[in-house]
Amino acid sequence: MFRNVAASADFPALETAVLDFWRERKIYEKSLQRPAPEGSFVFYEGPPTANGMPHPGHCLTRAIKDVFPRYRTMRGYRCLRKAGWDTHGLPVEVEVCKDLGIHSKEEIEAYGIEPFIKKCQQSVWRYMQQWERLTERLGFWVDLKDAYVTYHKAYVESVWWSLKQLFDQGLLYQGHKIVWWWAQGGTALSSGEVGQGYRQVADPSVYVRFPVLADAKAKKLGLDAGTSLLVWTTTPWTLPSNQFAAVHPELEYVVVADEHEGKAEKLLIAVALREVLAAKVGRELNVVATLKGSDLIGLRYQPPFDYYSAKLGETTGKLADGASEVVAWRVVAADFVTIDSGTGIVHIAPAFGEVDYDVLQSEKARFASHGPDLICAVAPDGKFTHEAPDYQGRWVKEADKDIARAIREKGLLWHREEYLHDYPFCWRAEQDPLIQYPRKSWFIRTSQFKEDMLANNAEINWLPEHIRDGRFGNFLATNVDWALSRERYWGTPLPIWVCQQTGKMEAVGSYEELRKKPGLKGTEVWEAAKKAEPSLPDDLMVHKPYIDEITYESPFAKGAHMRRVTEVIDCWYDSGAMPFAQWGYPQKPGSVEQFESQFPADFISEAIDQTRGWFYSQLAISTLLFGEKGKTGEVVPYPHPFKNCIVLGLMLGEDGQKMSKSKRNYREPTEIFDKYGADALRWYFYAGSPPWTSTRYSEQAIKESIPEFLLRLWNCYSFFVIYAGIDGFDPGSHLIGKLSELGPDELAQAETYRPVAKRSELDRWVLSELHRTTQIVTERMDAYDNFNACAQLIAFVDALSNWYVRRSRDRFWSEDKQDQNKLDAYWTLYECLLTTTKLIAPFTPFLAETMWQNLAVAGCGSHPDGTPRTAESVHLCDYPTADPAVIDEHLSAQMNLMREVVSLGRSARMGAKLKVRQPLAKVELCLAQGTHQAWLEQHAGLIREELNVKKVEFATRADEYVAYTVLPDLKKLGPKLGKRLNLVKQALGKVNAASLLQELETSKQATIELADGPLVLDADEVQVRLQAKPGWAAAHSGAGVVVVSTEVTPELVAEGLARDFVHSIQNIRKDMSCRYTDRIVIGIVGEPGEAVNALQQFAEYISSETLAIKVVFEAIAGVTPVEIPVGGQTLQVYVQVQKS
RNA sequence: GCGCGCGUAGCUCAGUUGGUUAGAGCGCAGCCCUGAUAAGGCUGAGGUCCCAAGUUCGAAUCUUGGCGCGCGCACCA
Repeated sequence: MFRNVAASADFPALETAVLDFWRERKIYEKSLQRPAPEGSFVFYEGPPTANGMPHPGHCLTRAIKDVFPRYRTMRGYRCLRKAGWDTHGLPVEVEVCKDLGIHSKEEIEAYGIEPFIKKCQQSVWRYMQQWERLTERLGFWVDLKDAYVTYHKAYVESVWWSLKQLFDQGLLYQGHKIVWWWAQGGTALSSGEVGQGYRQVADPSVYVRFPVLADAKAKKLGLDAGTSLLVWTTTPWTLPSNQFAAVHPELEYVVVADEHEGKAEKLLIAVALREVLAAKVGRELNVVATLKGSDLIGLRYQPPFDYYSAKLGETTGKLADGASEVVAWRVVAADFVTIDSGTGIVHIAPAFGEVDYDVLQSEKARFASHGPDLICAVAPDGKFTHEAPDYQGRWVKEADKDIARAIREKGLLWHREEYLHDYPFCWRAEQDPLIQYPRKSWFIRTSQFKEDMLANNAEINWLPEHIRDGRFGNFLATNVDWALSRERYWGTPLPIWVCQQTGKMEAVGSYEELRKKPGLKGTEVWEAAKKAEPSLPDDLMVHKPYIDEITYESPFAKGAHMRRVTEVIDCWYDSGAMPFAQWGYPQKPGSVEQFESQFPADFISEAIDQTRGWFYSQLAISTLLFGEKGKTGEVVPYPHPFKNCIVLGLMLGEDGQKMSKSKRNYREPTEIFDKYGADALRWYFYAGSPPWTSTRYSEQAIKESIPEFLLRLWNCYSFFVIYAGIDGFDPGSHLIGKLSELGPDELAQAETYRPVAKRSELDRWVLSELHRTTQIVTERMDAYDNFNACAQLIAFVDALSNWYVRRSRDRFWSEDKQDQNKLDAYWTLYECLLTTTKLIAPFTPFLAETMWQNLAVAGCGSHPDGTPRTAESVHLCDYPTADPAVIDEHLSAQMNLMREVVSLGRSARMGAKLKVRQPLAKVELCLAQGTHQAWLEQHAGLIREELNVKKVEFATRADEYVAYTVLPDLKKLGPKLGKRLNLVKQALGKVNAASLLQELETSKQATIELADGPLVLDADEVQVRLQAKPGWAAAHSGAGVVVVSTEVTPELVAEGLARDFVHSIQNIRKDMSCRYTDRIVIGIVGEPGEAVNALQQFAEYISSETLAIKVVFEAIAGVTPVEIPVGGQTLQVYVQVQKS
């Protein structure tokens, strides 16, 4: 027997009970052990970092990650769900620094790397509990106990293995990179961190003369000795390190004459900026000569400081074509030069700008030998070196003023002003400006694999599709080599050891490999630490500082030692290596098999911010490492490492702004769970909008997902259980055979279960809808389209609740408990609920489980040993499959038409202000299409009931109140007629529609006269629109016109009064808190007249509607009467409850 | 500056071979039901589909150009 169902569902309470049930019965574990005839469905968990609190955006990600594995599992796939945690990186170090109250690398080193690393390792798990609790509470099934962790030894070694592959193939190299550098902290900052620290500041901005050298080139251009290039900079401190001046080859430049203080000089600037510059100094700058940017290339100049040029000014190198060229201080071409600001000539200090550095690189490339070297007068601490002796030891930003003064003294300062611009500061030490600075860095040669990555990307099924050629494709197309190394502490150590003598290097692929090296030293540092503190996690042995201590004999030079480079790697590499590193591939026993069976992933999902993050790191690593050929040579066809990827939109806070803790513009997930439940939140995510649209998080919308879907389904379920209890409908006692998932085949064992074809039309209809829903939901879910799957489920539950259950109520209420018609209704509704429970299981797993536990487990009882006769959890069931034989599109269309006609009828009544309680004589239907008229005629009873009318009539020729319009079927005629379509529209507007219709009906064709000749129209090339003529109580839609008769006879009025009275009695019953089985006696006292007559006439009707044993027309002793207005009269009404 | 996305009812959002009257939920107004009942249902009002031009017989939908918002990248010499 079913358990009683609480009238009002407390979803959060039900959910916690389900969680206990899942935990105790190990339902998730069992779901993984189900037979998997369809094979594996591979899912990769993009590792979140447990170093921050989870917020609603993470709930969306985790909800989407959950629904597809659950769905596929029910569809017969085995889907392992290994959790993972991203644990390395600067954010962790920052957290620890905050706790320690320190900032810089110096301070970290003073504190000690060893204790610092230990603190990092502990800090990683700061919010782990909240993450695990959230994950479980949301119902995200994932193997938390078997999670991969990026700092674990096996993981690190797997990353090492992959880096060794790259190194051995020459894909890992050392180079320079211009980074945003926090000089005081001695650290490069990631772009995200830099982005956080922009502030508007005023910097000194100087216009500096670079005097042109009067050589042959200058002469050829007609430039006098007194001519200068005019350059502009907002960072005067970079001038001592100047190496080139850049012009745009396509721009036009001019030599202008500038006369002031009695002197005349000539300046070279871009023509477009002449007036702007003239305005700055308030002088005329007259054009003396015009030159093209490309003409200027090679022109030499005197840099403002001679720290380098004094020695190297005349140094030349050999070009690839055999000619020779001075290494620096000449004009070069660069496309990035603009005329937005400045002078059109750009001062190039390759050490302090990325584009500047690129200029140097391309200059270097021109030389066969002895090209320009990088000039850099600044040390990593941001202070000038001895190479700029005037400023040695001074912080660059502070030296700006003195440098400007020096330039003025040298007579090179043309103009000086303050320049307001955004400049990045360190986000942790706000007073520290960042500088661009060259650092040695390790790179992965990804750009060499651009085409491969694009080819791989082309095969990925991105949802939404535009990611492939849009954001992600564009990103790949502009690929630059991956700057892998970080000069930090808490990260995967770069496994490269350098010969201290020769500088030659080799990569090490595992700790074991390292241990086998000859002359190994330094392992004792770890061993001692472990001995001193036995609880130290072994994972730390592969981390700084222990790993740095390990040296071995160099294979490159006798007696020399190999020592590790100091860097750790970008933690994005860690997560991108996850497809193989999660298994500890290839060192860990069993990992080879695991990796091979779980590669590539069928499905991953993260938010769009992972485009350049995890999506890229995975694709890049996989493409470089495995290409299209596997390691063993067999082909790993693209795409890999993932085939389908749902890219989630960003979730915004309630105010439409980015979610932020400080703004408090969102409700904490835990609050949502406690108030509305996880299913409500999940449903809101799945059904609210397609996952890739960025949406506002809305508590209101989460709340609304309850009545819209969850509660509506709950009401159907509760209705069923209530009446099954009353009628003793007990499937368990009818189903004597073997049971498991209670599909139609199992239900059919019951004697009272009739084949669908034998049941009533309403039953057949709802089962048809059920199977159609099943079909659409599986089709949509196979295509990773949860949104439209949910839309279909909403539509079905609406139909079930508002049409099937409502239209079937009298069958459930009928007295005869063994009435086959009634039993059909029970079996039908039972099947609908069981199937729906399975259909919703991946989406709202808690509600599904609650319903299953009652409908199936409790409903069918247990074996003698106490185990349930049915599957013990809905999540151990197969997903329903649609039976095409049950789907009846025709019936579906008919029922839709019926519902529409009824809706029109109600609309018509409303227009005439005739409430539904007042019976009316008749409605007339005039349908636009005759297809289903016969069927509707058969179901006139239902229409009568719904609309409370006595008679339904079908009018075929109703010119009296229907206006006909014949419209062309644009879809059919458009392509055929083109421009003539307008003529058809005109002609049809003028023609007599009724007679045209007549003609079409009889001969299936009609000829109309167009302005340019006759046209023959087929009957199916036009559509008829019906419109109610004014003056009638009518409503119309595409289906046709419904007219209600407004004439109310005395009998109809009397019946209406009786119904009004019933309505009042029902309210009294409710006020008296009657149970719905309570019987009553009604006493009516009133002046004789219309009202009393009506009630006497309909006494029997009143009794049956109000569960009255009898209706008497006298007072009932001991009962306080209630006054009820009926018609124009007030009656004294006595209601007495007969306790049963 | 470049790229990507978005712009539809008061609010949150749907809307694909371009097709006749653009939808849903909430909110609002009116009503119904009272044997699912601290629920449920019906009906209605509410729209320059951001603007402009173009393609087309026909544009919310396709193209181009604006405007606004979001995100990413670059730049800020």
